[in-house]
Amino acid sequence: MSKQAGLPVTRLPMVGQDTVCCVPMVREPLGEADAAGLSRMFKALSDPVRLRLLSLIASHEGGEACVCDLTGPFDVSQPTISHHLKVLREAGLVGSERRGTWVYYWVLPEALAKLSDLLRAPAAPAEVPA
Amino acid sequence: MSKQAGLPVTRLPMVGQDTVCCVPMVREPLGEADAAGLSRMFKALSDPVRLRLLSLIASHEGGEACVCDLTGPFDVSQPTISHHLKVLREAGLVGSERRGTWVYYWVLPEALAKLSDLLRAPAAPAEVPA
DNA sequence: AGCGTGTATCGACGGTTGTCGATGCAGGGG
DNA sequence: CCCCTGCATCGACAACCGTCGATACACGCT
Repeated sequence: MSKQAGLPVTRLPMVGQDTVCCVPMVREPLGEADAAGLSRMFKALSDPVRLRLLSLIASHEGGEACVCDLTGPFDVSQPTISHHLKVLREAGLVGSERRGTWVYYWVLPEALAKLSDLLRAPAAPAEVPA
Repeated sequence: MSKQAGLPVTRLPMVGQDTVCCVPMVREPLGEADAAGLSRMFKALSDPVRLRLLSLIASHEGGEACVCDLTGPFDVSQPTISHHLKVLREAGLVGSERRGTWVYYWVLPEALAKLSDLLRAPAAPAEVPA
């Protein structure tokens, strides 16, 4: 327990937000450092509750939602929701801010776009090796 | 165990390959079932070794690579590589086939495209709530 | 100041995951 | 036929993760 100053709020260290940008991973091999950073973001997406949380936040009116809007639709406890939100925040996928009594979360579109571009595939299997 | 018939080869059960297709998760909330299936795919991407494996396979000449090409670049043992390839295969991200002595792996572009589309964000933060 | 509500943190517990060495199986070559 | 190589599986172990109840903290209100 080292940090307890209310809330880290908004900008966090993020992971590898600037290590790799838009090069699809299907074109050239990922470096170890890039893979480490990216895997942390994908790990944040590897839980069904977090996936639904993210989608719920993003599709919420105004592009943001307070925690009170997010605890309802799930069967898990409020501390668990809070934990998942923290994971999403530390992965650089969402931002957060306290406004009065409530804490609001929103999606960071750059992060999603980065992952989306990375996974972008030639779609058409027009390779046909030999 | 239960299955040991050489190799499952090529088509596996996959996860939720057909549950959701192209709707970005930022537009409407994900259902529980969709989230469960998708989280399994993201979980397969949540390890740096698997991420590099996938990228190595995809960017390999001809779009495929044999395991012998994949064990070299990593510090982990061959059984571990084999384990990671199995995870990728069961997540529906890669296909595999035995050809003589060697086993080849290739990326399934539809799977990557599906995830890429899902993560596709409006990019422009033109929301500005209230 | 005191209280009530909203949210984060703590500590614990069980299940899952990544890793290894040892072993098993498949196929090609002497 | 036997061995050698390539790859998968097994069993074990430590580390990590999701979850909970209890508790602490931050604010607004009265």
